[in-house]
Amino acid sequence: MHIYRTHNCGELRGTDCGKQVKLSGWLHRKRDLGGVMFITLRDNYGVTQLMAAPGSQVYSDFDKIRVESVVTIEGSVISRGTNINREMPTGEIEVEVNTVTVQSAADVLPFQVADEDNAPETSRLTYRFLDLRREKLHKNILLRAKVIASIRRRMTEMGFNEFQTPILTSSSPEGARDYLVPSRLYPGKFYALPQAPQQFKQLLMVSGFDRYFQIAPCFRDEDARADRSPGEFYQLDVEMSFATQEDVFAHLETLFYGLFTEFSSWDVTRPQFPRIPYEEAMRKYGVDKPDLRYKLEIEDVSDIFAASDFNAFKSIVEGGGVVRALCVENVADKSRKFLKDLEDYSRENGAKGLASLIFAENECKGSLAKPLSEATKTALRQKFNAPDNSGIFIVADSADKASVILGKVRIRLADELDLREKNAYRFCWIVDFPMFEKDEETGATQFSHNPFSMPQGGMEALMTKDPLTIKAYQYDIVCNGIELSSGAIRNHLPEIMYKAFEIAGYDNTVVDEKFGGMIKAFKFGAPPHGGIAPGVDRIVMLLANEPNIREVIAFPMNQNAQDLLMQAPAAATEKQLKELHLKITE
RNA sequence: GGAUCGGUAGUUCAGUCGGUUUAGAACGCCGCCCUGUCACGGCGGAGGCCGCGGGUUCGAGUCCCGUCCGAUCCGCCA
Repeated sequence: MHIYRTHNCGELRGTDCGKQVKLSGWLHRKRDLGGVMFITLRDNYGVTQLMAAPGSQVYSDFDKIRVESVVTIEGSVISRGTNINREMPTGEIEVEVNTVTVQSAADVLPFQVADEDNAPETSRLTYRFLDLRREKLHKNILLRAKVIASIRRRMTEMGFNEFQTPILTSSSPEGARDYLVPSRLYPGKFYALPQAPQQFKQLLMVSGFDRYFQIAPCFRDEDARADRSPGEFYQLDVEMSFATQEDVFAHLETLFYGLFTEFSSWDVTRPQFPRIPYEEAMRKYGVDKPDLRYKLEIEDVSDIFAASDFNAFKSIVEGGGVVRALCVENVADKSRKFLKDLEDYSRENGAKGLASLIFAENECKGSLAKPLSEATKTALRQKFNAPDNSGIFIVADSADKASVILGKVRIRLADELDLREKNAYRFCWIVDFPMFEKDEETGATQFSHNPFSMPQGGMEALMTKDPLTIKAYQYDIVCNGIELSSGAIRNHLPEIMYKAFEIAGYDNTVVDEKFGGMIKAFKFGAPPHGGIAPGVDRIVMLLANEPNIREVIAFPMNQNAQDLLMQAPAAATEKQLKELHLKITE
């Protein structure tokens, strides 16, 4: 007999009755009834009930063993008779224990493992190995493993090859703050951890590998959010040669539809996913990552107010501003506080105010009920085809601000009124991002996304058009209001690259310096190529239906980028510092 | 860097308008009882610098100021 186990803890069934078995695992719970004791034993595979018979040696043995200790037991499988537990896969049987051996005793726990109570996050991170034993987190991490295995299989089946790229590399010129690693051999010089393997994957395309993917670690020294782990995260990094934007979309839609239907019973957007131009997304939803589980689209009502005698808004339209609005149902019975909170929220987000018009059954309420003429109210109501008890919320401002503010109101209304479609993953592509934008402070033209994207219209567009009107082959994929990734068809032509940088205010030497490796490669025959890099952590978050990214990462850092279990970051020794030619100041 | 919310037993929380003796409950821990439990049940016990520092007050867990810690958001994230 194996020294630890003949079966795992999720395995035994009624048909195993009579067998002598050995099990190993964690002591999950004890139920001591005085004469007889029931113990549940847990491992990765499940839970099995053990029974210590009245007056037996093992009864007093178990009495002394604390929960979460690791034990090996030997005993015989017996039927539970009339006491079958239908909730447990192993519920038909129990193991009558003959001997129990403690492999490792557990101290008193800082929080309960068997109870999924909400232990404080700090303790959960400090004792992450205990938290990972708990059912929910354990399942999430196993889900992550399965999702990644499925991604690898699906990508390989679609003809992609998996590559590894360097972790110690050079600092990338734009984007997030880098993590630097001091060089021992070269005093004063540093490696940087990659923010993404962007240039390497493009170089692999130039090397003729045609289709690349990698579950790639990415390192960015930026502050955390609920859906953004500080320090490091994983991307499904993808790149394709001789591919158009539509080719990238088709492959990713196949992947995402397959992946999400494999791991969830929720309804998933069928390919093709909707494609929404950036400008339209900003106008209709006020964000570039719309949650399509609810409609609530923002409409422009400038013309209605231009034709009205309501001077406050009329003058804004005449001054070049806009009036925009959204219409939401079933708000007539909401309290005054509801409206006030919504207006305060708008002001916090930069609005001068949030006007409202509410169509209760017999009367019109809201801040615009009195000042507006009947004709204007009717026009607004017709615009939205607004039913009884619905309300229209209105912002008058510049075109940029009005929709953005209403976009926030839109999300808040969805939260408060529970408007989101249940059990659904709603995907879309956001396309046609602008190539350049104006810096709010300096007025200078700068890249709005990344400098690697191909401008739509190519060189001709760069030479002839107003840079601020040029769009890029740059796209995002969004699911349920979460941005999973940006991607682009890349600029593989050095002369267009130089020109694009010139427009953004950099001369050729800057390009040669910053992107030396890549620009050199592009001068020796580069295929047109493009790709994308969806966040693996966020994909698992969506599939596990978790609101926080730490729930799908085995060993996450806290919000302040500390690893409470491993005590990182930590001080370096004098010897280490000396070897690295570093001196700590202050 | 900024904003909001929070910090009371190992853990989750309650603690009223600032005033009733010794700051409570549940889970956990320790002890006793209990022969069919499924989060077993019952009885008893230990466990608290009410995050820390200052202030207001006859009196502060409660109010004020500062500070530290945590979560969430803004900035930041090519």
